[in-house]
Amino acid sequence: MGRAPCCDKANVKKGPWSPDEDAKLKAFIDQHGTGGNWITLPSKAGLKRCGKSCRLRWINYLRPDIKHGNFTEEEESMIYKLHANIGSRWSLIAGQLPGRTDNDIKNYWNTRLKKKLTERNLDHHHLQMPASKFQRSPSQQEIRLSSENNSKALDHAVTTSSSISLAHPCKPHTPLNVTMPPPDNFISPLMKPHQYLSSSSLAEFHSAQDIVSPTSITPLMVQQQQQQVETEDPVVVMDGVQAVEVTDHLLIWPSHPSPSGSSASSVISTDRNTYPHAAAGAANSDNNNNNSNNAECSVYSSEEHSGLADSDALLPVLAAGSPSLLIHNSIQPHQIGGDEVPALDFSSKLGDHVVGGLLVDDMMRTPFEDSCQNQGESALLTSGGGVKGEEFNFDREDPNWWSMITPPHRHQQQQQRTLLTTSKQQQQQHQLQQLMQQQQNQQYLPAQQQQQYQRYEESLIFPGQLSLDPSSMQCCSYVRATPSWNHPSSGCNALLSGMIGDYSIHHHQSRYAPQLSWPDAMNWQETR
DNA sequence: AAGCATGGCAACCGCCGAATC
DNA sequence: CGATTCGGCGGTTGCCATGCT
Repeated sequence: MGRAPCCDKANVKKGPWSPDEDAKLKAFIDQHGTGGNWITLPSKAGLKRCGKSCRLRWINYLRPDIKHGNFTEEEESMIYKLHANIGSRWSLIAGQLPGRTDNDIKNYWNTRLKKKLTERNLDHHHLQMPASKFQRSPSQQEIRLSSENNSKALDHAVTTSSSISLAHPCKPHTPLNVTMPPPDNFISPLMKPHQYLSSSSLAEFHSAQDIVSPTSITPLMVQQQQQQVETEDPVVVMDGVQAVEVTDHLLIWPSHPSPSGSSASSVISTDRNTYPHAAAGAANSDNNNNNSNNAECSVYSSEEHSGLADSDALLPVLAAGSPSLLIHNSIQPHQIGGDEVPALDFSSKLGDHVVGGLLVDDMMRTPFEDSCQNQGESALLTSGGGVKGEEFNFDREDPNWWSMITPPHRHQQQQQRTLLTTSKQQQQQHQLQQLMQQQQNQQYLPAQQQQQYQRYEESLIFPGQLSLDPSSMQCCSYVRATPSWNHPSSGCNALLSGMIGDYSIHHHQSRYAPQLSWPDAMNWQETR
C-alpha cells in the first residue's frame, strides 16, 4: 500500500506541460526558489499541477544547468562503467555526469545502451576468462580472435563485474592468531615456492608456468602486440596475452611471462600504457636477476598513476601469498595531500626481490581494528596508504622481520630525520643513539600496544588473515578505501586481491571513504 | 498517401526512507 | 514511538515523431 496521494488528483492537470505553464513555474522559482516545499508551490505559482509534477518538470527540463542534446562518447562510456558497477542507480550515475538528469540517463540506457550491450555480450561471450586455478594461455585461435574482438572483450571486462580468477601458486591459507607472532608453519611472503610448496605442488606450479613459456610466443603475437601499442586501441596485449582491464588504470595479465622471459604468474599494471613503457627497464632488471623463481608477480606503475596505485597493488599480491615480489621500475614523485612525496626506487632500496605490502600508513590502523573488534572477522584488506620517503632497510633473512616494520619503528625513523635537521647536532646525535638503542631493544612500546601494531601489520601481510576457510581456499575480504586520501584508485587495487589467487570478494565496504566516487559505488557480490 | 511499427522521451505511478509531528 | 508528510527514486506508461511497407 502506498501512502495517500500528495494532491487532489481530480483537480490537477496531467500530461505534457504547456509553454505557459513552463514560464509560470520558471518565473516563480527564479523569483522565490522552491522554498523547500514542492507541495505548496503549485498554488503559489498559479499552477494547477501536482507538486511532484512541478518538481519533476523543473529538475528534468527547466533547470538552467540541464544539458540537452546527444550524449558524448565519454558520457556513454561512463554510463557503461557505472551501470556495470552499481546497476540502475540512475541518480548516482547522474551525479557523475554534470548536466544530465537521472531520467535522461535512464531513458538513454533503456533505449540505446542496453541493446548495444546485449549485442556485444553475445558477440564475445567466448572470451570470458576461465576461472581455473592455474590460468591457461590463450589458444592460437583465441589470439587471432582477440585481435578482432579485443575492444569488445575489454568493454566486457569493464562493464561487468564477473568473476575473474588469476593464477597464483598460493597454498591454502592458515588462519593466524592475530595477537601472536607467526607460527612455525607461517608462509612468509619472503619465502620462495620451494620453501612452502610440497614437491608435487611445486611441480604443478612450475608446470603451470611452463604453459606460458616464451617459446610459445609467435611472431604473429608479437606483431599484434606492436600493433596494439602503436594504435589507439585501448586493448593492451603483451607477448600475445591480452590484459584484463579492471579499472581505467589497472590491468592484469594472467599467467604471463615477464618481458625478459622469466616466469611471472601475473602482472599488474596501473596504467594501460605502462607495460610496454616499463618493459625495457624490466628487461634490464631481469638481466641482473638470474633466478626467475622469484618473479611471482611484477608490478608496474605509471608516471601518472604512480605511488598510490603502485603501493596499493602490492598489498593484494602479498595478501594472496606471493612468496616474493619483483618490482621492475621505480615510482615517480607524487603529491599526497599537497605534500611532495619523493620518488622511491624500490629496487635500490630493497633489492631485487622486495617485499611490498609494507607501504601502509598508520591511518589504516583504526579501520582495521574496527573491523576485527566489531565484526569479529579477520578478513580485511585495506588499500591506499603509502610511505613518505621512508626506507625499509630490514633484513629479510631476520626471522623477526615482521616486528621490524611496525609503525612505531617508522615513527622513530622519522624522529631521527627530524632531529638531524635541527641545529643542536651533538645533542641530537645523542638522542639518536638512544633511539637506535631503544629500537634495537624493541622496547619502544608497551607490550599491549606493540601487539596491536603487530596485529595490524600481520593482518595486511600474513595471508592467513584473509582466509575464512583454509580447506576450500575461499576467502572473504572486506576491502576498504582509506578515509583521508581522496584518490580514486584507493581501494580499487585492493579489489584485485580477489582476483589474485583463489580469493573471492564478497563485499566491499567504503564507509570510511564516502568522498570517493567509484570505489564507494562498488559493491561486488561475487562468489565462485 | 495511409497504416503500422518502432524509437525516443516526457511524465506519471507507487514505493521507500528520512524528517517531522 | 507510531503516524504522517514529503522528497527522491526507479520502473513504467503513453504520446509523438519518424521510418518502413
